[in-house]
Amino acid sequence: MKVTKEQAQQNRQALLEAAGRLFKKHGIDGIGVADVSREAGLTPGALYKHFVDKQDLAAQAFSHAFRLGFDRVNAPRPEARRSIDTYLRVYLSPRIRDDLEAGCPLIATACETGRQGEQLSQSFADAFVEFRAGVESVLPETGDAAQRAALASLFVAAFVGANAISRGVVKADRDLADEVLDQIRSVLVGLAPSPEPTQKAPSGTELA
Amino acid sequence: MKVTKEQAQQNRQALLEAAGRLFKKHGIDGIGVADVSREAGLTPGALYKHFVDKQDLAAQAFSHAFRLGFDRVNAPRPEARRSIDTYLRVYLSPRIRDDLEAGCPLIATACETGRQGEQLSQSFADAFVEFRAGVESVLPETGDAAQRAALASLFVAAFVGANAISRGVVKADRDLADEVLDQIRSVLVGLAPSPEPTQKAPSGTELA
DNA sequence: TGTACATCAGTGAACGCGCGTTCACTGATGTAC
DNA sequence: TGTACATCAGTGAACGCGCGTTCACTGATGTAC
Repeated sequence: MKVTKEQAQQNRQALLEAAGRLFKKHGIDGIGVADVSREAGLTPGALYKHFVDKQDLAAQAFSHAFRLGFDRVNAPRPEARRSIDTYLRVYLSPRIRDDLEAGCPLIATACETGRQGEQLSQSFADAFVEFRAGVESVLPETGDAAQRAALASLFVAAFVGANAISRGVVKADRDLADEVLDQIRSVLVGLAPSPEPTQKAPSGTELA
Repeated sequence: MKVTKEQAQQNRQALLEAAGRLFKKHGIDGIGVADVSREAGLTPGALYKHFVDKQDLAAQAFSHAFRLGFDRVNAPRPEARRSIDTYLRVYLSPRIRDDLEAGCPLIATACETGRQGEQLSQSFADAFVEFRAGVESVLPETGDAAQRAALASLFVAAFVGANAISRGVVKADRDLADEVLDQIRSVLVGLAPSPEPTQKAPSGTELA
């Protein structure tokens, strides 16, 4: 049956959010459109009234989830800018490793993007550039601009790689999985010492 | 028809090598057992006389490919030890990013290991520990042992993350993909300066 | 405001396809005598 | 050494299953008059 325009928009949002959560958790190839539409309270047929195919859904869900998380951190209170320590605490923790659903789609989806289509690659590239700029903006202002940008790229790659490795070994050796995260965090802390190391960073700050 | 014991062993090796190549190239979930057995010149039924299931094949093929590559680099000529620059040149290059089939299964498979079973996780963990030790052994001997081990973990994570990101964005923006590799290489070079920077590293040295 | 009807979001069964795995069968191998 | 036969690596068709996608149909919505 037909449905209110407003209801249709809500359904579309529900599909985007269900897809964002499930794709982060199980991977794009790890979950079916039937599961996504069921999670959103709809049937597969409805999904294809909103998105041309699964790739389209994945790309739009990725952008949607990234924007939500990124804006939640950056836009509302630019005065309480998160520090690099917050990034390290959030993205190199067993919690994110064990529950990628809760985290940034960039970290969760990075590894499988290369096997998807160009549409998702574009969404991913846009998000990467924005995320890297966010990291760069909280790095100490030492060295020239090119060096800071390069360091930011390393940080993002370290987040992605550390989570991939930690997730890869955790089923066989949980201690090793935790150790890797700790090691990488400790090295990165040394690369970007807080400008005012005596000032206490606000704890509990959540990131995208 | 039955076949010589020796022939059966050769067929088993052919299956392991075909699986190693195809799993690195397309991912474990991206290629079927029919393709693997065809690449080895056999039929799917034969594959199941050698391996209990696809997971078993994946884990054994991973270990096989890693051992071959690792020993080819380390065992034969310990006097011509590869330098950290060689690692950086090999694992942070467009060539490896575009042709993961040619590279180390650790880099190629890291990202999807978390979604596979415990058997592959164990193979992956063993390989990671060994690979990390290989990196650590060519790092300059500054700082204490724990710091060197941590730095080695960061290097491996950077290899994995840089390739994942570069592969993720390359379909949309090849320049960005190359830039990320260059940036990360430049930062890592700074973290591990060669002990004798004037000595020319032997070019063309291949790694696992 | 009331009525007739075109629109279209959503349904859910069905489609074709490729997957991992199984199994009855084949026939050369390699062993027992 | 020669012969009879049990073994078993390999074949290839078949199985059940879940996938992404399609489509004829439904019926409330929202518009035209």
